[in-house]
Amino acid sequence: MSRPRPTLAAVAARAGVALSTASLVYSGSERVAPGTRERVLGAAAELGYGGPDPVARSLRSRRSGIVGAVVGERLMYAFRDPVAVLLLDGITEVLGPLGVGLLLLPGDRERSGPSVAQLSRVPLDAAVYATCGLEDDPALEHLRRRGVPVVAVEGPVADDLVLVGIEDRAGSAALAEHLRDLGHRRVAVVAMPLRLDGTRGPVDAARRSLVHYRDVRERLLGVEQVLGSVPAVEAAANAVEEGERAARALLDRPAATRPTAVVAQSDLLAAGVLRAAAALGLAVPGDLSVVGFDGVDLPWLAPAVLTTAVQPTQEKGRAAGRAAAALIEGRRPDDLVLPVELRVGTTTGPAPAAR
Amino acid sequence: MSRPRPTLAAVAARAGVALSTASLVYSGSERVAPGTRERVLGAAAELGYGGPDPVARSLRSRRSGIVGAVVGERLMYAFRDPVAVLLLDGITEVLGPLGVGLLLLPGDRERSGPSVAQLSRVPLDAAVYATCGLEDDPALEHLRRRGVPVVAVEGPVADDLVLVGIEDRAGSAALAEHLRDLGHRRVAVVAMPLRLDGTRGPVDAARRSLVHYRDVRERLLGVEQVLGSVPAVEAAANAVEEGERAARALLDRPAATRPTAVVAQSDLLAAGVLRAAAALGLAVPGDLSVVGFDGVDLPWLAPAVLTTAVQPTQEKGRAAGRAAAALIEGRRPDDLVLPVELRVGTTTGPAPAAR
DNA sequence: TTGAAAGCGTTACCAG
DNA sequence: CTGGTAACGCTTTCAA
Repeated sequence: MSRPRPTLAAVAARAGVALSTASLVYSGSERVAPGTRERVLGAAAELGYGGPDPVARSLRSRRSGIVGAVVGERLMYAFRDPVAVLLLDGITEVLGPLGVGLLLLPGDRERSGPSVAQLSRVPLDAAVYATCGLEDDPALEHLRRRGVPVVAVEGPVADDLVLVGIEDRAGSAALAEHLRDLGHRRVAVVAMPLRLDGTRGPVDAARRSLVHYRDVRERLLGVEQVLGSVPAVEAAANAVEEGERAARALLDRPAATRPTAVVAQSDLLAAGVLRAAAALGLAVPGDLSVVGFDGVDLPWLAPAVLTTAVQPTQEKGRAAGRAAAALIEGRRPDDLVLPVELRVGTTTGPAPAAR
Repeated sequence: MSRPRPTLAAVAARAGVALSTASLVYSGSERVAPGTRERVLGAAAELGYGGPDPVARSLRSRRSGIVGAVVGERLMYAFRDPVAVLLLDGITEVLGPLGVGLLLLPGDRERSGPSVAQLSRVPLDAAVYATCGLEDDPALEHLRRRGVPVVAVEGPVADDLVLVGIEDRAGSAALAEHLRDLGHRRVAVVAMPLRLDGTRGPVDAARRSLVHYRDVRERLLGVEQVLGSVPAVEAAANAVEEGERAARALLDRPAATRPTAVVAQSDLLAAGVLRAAAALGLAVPGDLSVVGFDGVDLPWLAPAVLTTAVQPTQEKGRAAGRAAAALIEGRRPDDLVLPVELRVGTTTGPAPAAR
């Protein structure tokens, strides 16, 4: 429908300068006479030239200006989690001004990550595992072979991966201590998915050995470090409904055996626990204390203020962005673990028996 | 830190075949002897070759396999809107299996869209204006010059744009009729931002002439078509808090002058209106009826069910994805307007005076 | 079925 | 400051 776009060569010809000179104009070089520059730009305008072709530029400069974000789930699930959104926001905040774009690499129902076929067609300077476990991921193997450096948010420690994480264990331990100090002895955990296979229900040792995510594992360990072994129920997704479902399984029993406190591994799950409590007629924190993790803004919980461990999610994203930028420049940044902070809200109180 | 990646030429040399033959192997051609294929693949494995370089491939094939998603705001704001997320989900659902990736092109605080500098470095086969007005957008001009075809979701009708939209006007009219039939005469509108400049407050004629978004304009017209001119308050963002804020301005007055119904232009804003009503002690629908638009899933509104116009958001995304795919192949798909459906919930009832 | 050669549009280098 | 020329890594005719 349209004839071929003009090339830089055409512009140079029209301006009566060499191709290399015209290129200099677009690379913003100082060493080109103002008159020449104007002539080139004028010719470009006349021809409707839109600037150098990014693909050709990438081929020469060995840099595509694109970082992949491996998301693991379909967007409609992954982005329901404010943590994921804030994380990507932080990444783009850093990468955008550097002229680096973020390419979404979502999984689908079957796969917790992008297909290799999809990955292999895309020019990546680096990849960030944003909301996706990466143990035995075929996509990771492919990236390695391609020589694409990888930033793993909440990922495992590995030689060829840059880790950006938070103090999951310490944060969870602080929450557990808070509950212990309030006199809670029957505490249960509502866990985020250990891996993306749709499993929900009580977590036994076998299931636990399959855990794919650093944050899930560490948050569990943090609680156990303080309270010893506690029963845990896994949610099939990090979502309010799933938290509610898991909490019902935990709470729908006589007061004598019911937990007096629930540690949800995320604020989203905690919101579900609060809904379950309300549905079962349990007062919070009178009958039940609830804590979350993340410190995300859930305005519709008001007037309740969730007791939680606040993580610097956006800063984590920025750090991941900076790490990716460093890798692109050939540097190898250090692993980074950011602190979390205990925030005591209105959803925790003394254990019922202790009142 | 690492020696240069092996190229296809190196693989071919090692396998003792010509470069072009090796290329054939990777393009999945049938016309290569099984033995030869194995030899090439073997050599590739030995060399740790990860497949053809996508950039070089793109240069030859004149196709990058990347579609840009123009988002307009920072992700943390844009993705708070479930409509935006579902839209992108629908797009990736179609594009992913086609081997086409989605690149995020968010704006920042200052700009309602990506900078031209950013845009010009990225290889795009097409762009989708997902959640972003595009009247007098410099980025759009740049895309035109580059010859990048554009799909405009809820965008204006234009010759060089493919429009994918919904029946905004008819949907709003249906909602207005519903309210009119319930006896409401004092109706007010809480509008989504007319453009992204942080403005909030009453909408006058001057402000209204600045409207950037097709859906905002059409939804306003739909209401007026049924009820005539109605007062409208603009929210600074499509978010719950903003809806609440706008509603307070509208509702915090004596019952005699207070609207008996509020038409929010989105479910998110409607949720805010419901919160404001609760805060002001107004019963819904006893004292006030509230309608939204979109039909998004806001589980925390339960047990209330919002009266709203349900749009096929994900299908709209899929349609946008299909349109982009068609444009990449050089076809020019028709504009598409999808239907919306009135859903009567529990937030609307007879006007107080009419009871 | 395989091989040779011609680009794709640009940048980087080296002369002048 | 400007001009020539050689890559960048691959796909795609066209012959053999």
